Amino acid sequence: MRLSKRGEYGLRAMIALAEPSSRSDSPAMLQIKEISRREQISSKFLEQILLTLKNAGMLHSKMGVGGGYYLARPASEITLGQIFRVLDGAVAPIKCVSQMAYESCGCPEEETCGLRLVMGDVRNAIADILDNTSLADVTTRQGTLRKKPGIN
Amino acid sequence: MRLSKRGEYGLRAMIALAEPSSRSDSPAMLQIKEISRREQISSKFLEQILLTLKNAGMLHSKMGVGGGYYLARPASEITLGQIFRVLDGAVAPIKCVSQMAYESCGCPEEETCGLRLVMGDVRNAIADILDNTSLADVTTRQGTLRKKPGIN
DNA sequence: CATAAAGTCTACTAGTACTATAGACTTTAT
DNA sequence: ATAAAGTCTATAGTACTAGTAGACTTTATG
Repeated sequence: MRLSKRGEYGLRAMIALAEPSSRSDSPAMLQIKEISRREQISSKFLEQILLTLKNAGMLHSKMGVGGGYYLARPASEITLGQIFRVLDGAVAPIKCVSQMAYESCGCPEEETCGLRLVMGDVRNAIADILDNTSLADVTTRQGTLRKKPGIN
Repeated sequence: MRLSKRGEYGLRAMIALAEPSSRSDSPAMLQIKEISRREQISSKFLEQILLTLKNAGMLHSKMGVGGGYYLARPASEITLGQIFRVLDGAVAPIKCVSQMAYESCGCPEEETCGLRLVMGDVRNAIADILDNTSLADVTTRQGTLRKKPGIN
């Protein structure tokens, strides 16, 4: 049940890119070096991560002098779940309850398998949080993250 | 965010041991071979897992002819969370929100770190399910697993 | 147009964790 | 005495993680 460093760094970088820029204009553009310095991440490792995120369509980039990365969509439309899945794969703890990478666990009756039912609940609980938290949610107010009332 | 095979097999084995025995008397005793056959698990691998669980105080065993493993406590008093932690370690996706293996993530302000807050919610959501689901909950009724109303 | 600043892309590597497998040993019932 | 069971430790192959390295492309600008 863990978030890999790749996933952690990717999420941190995306959050940094979602932070409202010091100057007025919205889609902040940051360079790899700037992010790696701020977040204390190996810039070569971060480079790979940002490239992956770019190829997944979540980031745009500008090459050359004065270049950098910026979000492909508004921060309110990018969820942590999307980012997580690109970098760390399925949210589900076990394949047989995965929405994006289902695979049978080989147990005789999947429908009534107790372990599967519980792990399905775990998957849903995680996905509920990650898919309902956008980058904007993270940056604007760190306390009222959850949208659904009652799940705090 | 995944359950290792070790964790999966351990949970399956504990659930099998929690199943009300065909004959009347309660604490079912099963042999490694029997469980490994039923659940299609390498018996040598399962052996290690059960031993770990035994050394953690969750199982008792009887050596020699007619021996086997049985639950150390009633199925209603053993939670999936306890089993998971023995076999797979902390529930938290990231160290800085772990209750059992806390470690600073090194970010300047942990208290207001957005990522940390979200991951804390994830940790709590997972722990809520795993710590409130006992082996008895899994075996008696596979549908109404959750105790807390509203979190389904 | 030369240069430097930026991203792009691919390959490689050390370490660690996962998933077992092997085999010698101990205990116990019969 | 024997066979059925658990105990314990070591080892090994594989995959994944977390980086490192270096050559390449694009772009602004002096």
